Amino acid sequence: MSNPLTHRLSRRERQIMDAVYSRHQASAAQVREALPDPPGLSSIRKLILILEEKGHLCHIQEGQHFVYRPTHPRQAAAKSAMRQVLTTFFGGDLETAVATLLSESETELTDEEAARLSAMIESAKGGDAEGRQ
Amino acid sequence: MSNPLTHRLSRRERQIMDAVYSRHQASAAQVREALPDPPGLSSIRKLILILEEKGHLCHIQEGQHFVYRPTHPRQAAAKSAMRQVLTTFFGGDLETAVATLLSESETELTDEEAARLSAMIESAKGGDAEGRQ
DNA sequence: TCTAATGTGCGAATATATTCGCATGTATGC
DNA sequence: GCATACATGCGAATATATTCGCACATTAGA
Repeated sequence: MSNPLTHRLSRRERQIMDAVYSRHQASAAQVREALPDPPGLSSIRKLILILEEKGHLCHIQEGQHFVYRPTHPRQAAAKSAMRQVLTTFFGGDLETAVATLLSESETELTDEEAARLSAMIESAKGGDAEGRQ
Repeated sequence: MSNPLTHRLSRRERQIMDAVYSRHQASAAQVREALPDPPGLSSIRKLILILEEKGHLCHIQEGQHFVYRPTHPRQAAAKSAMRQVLTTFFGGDLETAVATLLSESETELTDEEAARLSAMIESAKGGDAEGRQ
């Protein structure tokens, strides 16, 4: 809805962007490995080229081959993606969203992480404790 | 990656599914209102029909028109979407993901919500991460 | 230098998605 | 009963995405 970057992408383009974001950066071959029902390398490169033209990816030469990176910073994209999920699937309900996130985790929290999260929750707490649900 | 349901959808199909999930259910006209650069109603219905054929949507008659609902329960889809974001953009890093989620919220937390979240974090620590939902 | 190996660029075929127009059905009011 | 308003269903045109094959550049080693 609100994320023009993601919402204009086609199926394959989105898969490629996900693969690159997931690895921070990736070569064409690495992208291919990450894709379901991967097409030939030519096809991957073509899509990558299109994504570069559209401004979603850029490349740097690394040794003999190119390595591709997202143009849009990972952190910003993460925020967008999170907001999108929060809106679409949780109707903005932060509590349920966090609960789901916690239940989805495969790793457990360390004491330090838990403490930092609790601090964050404290500061996210509004001033008025009344009149709102 | 891991979510075959979402990952096979085309751009418009995904937009429509998002719109329906966001509203829990929707008529063709409501879907249209929710779409960016909305095409005609005929087009919307065609896409919806395809999504029904693919098994992603079903409809019930409500008064004079159809209302469409996701076949896959919203809660399960929410989990999938969350897992997807966690993996792709946070590399499974739960703390950063939760922090981002908290920072994305437009509303502040009530004392009660904060208390419940803290409790969830406590139980996600070391033990199993059983939220509610 | 020559050859093989590896990588990118791009045109063009093919598949898929997207759009619309029109046929059809049903309820409502005259 | 009949016309109007509004809904769905579907065929077919169009646009877009996806794929591949082949040309070309560069590097490494014989």
